[in-house]
Amino acid sequence: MGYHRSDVVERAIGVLDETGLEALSMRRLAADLGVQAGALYHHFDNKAALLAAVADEILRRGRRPAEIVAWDAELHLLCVELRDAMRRHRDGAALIAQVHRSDAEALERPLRSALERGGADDRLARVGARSLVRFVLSHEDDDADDFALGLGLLLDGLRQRLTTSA
Amino acid sequence: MGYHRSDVVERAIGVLDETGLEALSMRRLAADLGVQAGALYHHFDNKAALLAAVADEILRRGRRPAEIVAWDAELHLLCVELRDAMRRHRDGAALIAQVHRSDAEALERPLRSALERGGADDRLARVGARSLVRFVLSHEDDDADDFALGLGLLLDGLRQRLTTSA
DNA sequence: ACCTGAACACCGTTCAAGT
DNA sequence: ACCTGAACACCGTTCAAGT
Repeated sequence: MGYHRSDVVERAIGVLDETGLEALSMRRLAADLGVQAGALYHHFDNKAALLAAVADEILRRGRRPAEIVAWDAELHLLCVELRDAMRRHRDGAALIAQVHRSDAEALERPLRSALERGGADDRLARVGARSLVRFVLSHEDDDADDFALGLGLLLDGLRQRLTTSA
Repeated sequence: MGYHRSDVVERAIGVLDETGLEALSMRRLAADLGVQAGALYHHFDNKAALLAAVADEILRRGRRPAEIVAWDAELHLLCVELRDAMRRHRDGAALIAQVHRSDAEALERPLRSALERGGADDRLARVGARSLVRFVLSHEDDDADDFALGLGLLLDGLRQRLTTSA
C-alpha cells in the first residue's frame, strides 16, 4: 500500500486548511496519515523541505495560462495570481512567506522578467520584483480595494521610472 | 535582590543578539537570569507579552528627536529610523514584524499622521502607512541602496497622489 | 510577592531494529 | 525500501507548595 510524496503534500494542505500552520507539525501530519513521525523523513529531508513542497503545490495550482499583455498589466496579473493562490488556504501567506525567505528566486523571477520587458535595468528589476512580492505576501488580510491601492503605489512608482512618454 | 521587568527585557535583548530569535525561549532566558522558567510568568502573561516589551524597548531606543520637515521627508525619516532600530539587533526585523502582526497601530500611527499632513484622506493614509511599514520590515537584509530605491517607488506613488502641482 | 519543582502536553529529528 | 519504537534534546505554560 504505497503512499507517496504527493500524498503527504496533499494531506499537509488538508491539515493546513483544517488547523492552520502552527498546528501543522510532523507528528500531527504523521498521525493523520497513520504512520509514525519518523516515517516522514523517508520522503522529506526535514520539515522545511516538506513546507517548501506544500508551498510549491499551492502556487502550482494557482497558475494562470499565459497571456500577452503590457509589462505593467503583467505585473498586476502576477501579483493578483499570487495573492489569490495564497488566500486559497489558511495561513497561506505565512507559509509562502516562510518558504520564500530561503528561496526568493522562484517567486520573483516572473516579475523580474516582466520588468525587464518594460525596460528596467538589472537593479530596478530585482528591487521592483522583490518589493512587489513582499508587498503581496504581507497584505493577505487586507480587503481587495486596499490591496489594489497599495499595489498601485508601487506600480505607479515603477511606471514613473520606465515609461518613455509614448 | 529584586530583579525587575526591565531586567528581563534587557537580558532578552542580550539573548536575542547572542543567539537569535529562535533560541530566545522562556526556558533559555530564565536559565540566563538564574531562575526557573515559571518565574517569568510573574512578570509577563506569556511569551508574546515579553516579546512585545522587547520590541517596544528596541523601538524606544531608536527614536530620533522631532524635526520640522515636509511630509514626504518625514515619511522617509520615519522609515529609516525604523530600519535602523530593527537592524541594530539580530533578528530585529523578524521580532518587530511578529509583534506588529498583533499591534499594527503603534508602528503605523506616526506615518499616518505625516500622510494626513500631506493631504491624504483616511484611506490613503491607512494604506500608505501600512505599505511603508511592511516594506521596511520585509527588507532588513537588503543593502542601503536597494532599500532606498524600493522606498522611493512607494514614496513616488504617494507623491503622485498628493502633490498639488505647487 | 516571588520563586521552585514538577508536571502536562507538546515539538523536530535520529536511528537501530524489524518487514 | 519503508516503517516502528524509542529515544534525545528541546518547547510554552500551569500550579501547588514553599519563603
